[in-house]
Amino acid sequence: MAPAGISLDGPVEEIAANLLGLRLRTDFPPGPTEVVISEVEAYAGSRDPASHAFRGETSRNRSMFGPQGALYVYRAYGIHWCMNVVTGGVGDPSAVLLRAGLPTVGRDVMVERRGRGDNLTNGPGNLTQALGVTGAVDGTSVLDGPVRLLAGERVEGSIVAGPRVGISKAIDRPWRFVLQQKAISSKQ
DNA sequence: GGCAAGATCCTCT
DNA sequence: GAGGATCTTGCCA
Repeated sequence: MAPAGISLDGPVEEIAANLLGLRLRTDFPPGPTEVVISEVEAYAGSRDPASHAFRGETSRNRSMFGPQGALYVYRAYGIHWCMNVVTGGVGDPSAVLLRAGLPTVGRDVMVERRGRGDNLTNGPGNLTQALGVTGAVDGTSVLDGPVRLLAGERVEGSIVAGPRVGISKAIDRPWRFVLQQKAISSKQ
């Protein structure tokens, strides 16, 4: 099961808030990268009209119906990759969209991947690009895969909930969670 | 087979 | 602040 400090059990919105402050590590060439998760959104699968899984399983969202801890990576607007952590387990396609992070390891690698030094991990598409995440890792586990959540010390901060962005359905649910830190500025 | 939608980002004005 | 870029998938005729 999940390592100590990483909980994927319970309501997806609760899990989403619990993911804030955890570290996410990738190890793709040209080097490892790591961020502290600072912004997420919860999607409650078949109970959430805004979720890709609301209308049932398709070839695109199949990973969402996979085991708990699986990565669901999809292409948005034909340009960007966005990644989710599946929380519900088989048959319950709840997932948490990782929207932003704070670079802690491999910042130079992120700059190289992004081709710029600002807005490195500010937004779902930017985050995946900086970490080297693509559809190639769709379906792999964040507990034991090339993209993984690290147990250990959690970065503390106050959690602010608000409405999700970029969606047209169920926009009233305050399932977007942002980690507000005093030590690290929101500006990179 | 064709059309429309989509959990975004960047550049230009 | 606003609009364009870009492409995969699902739905419908």
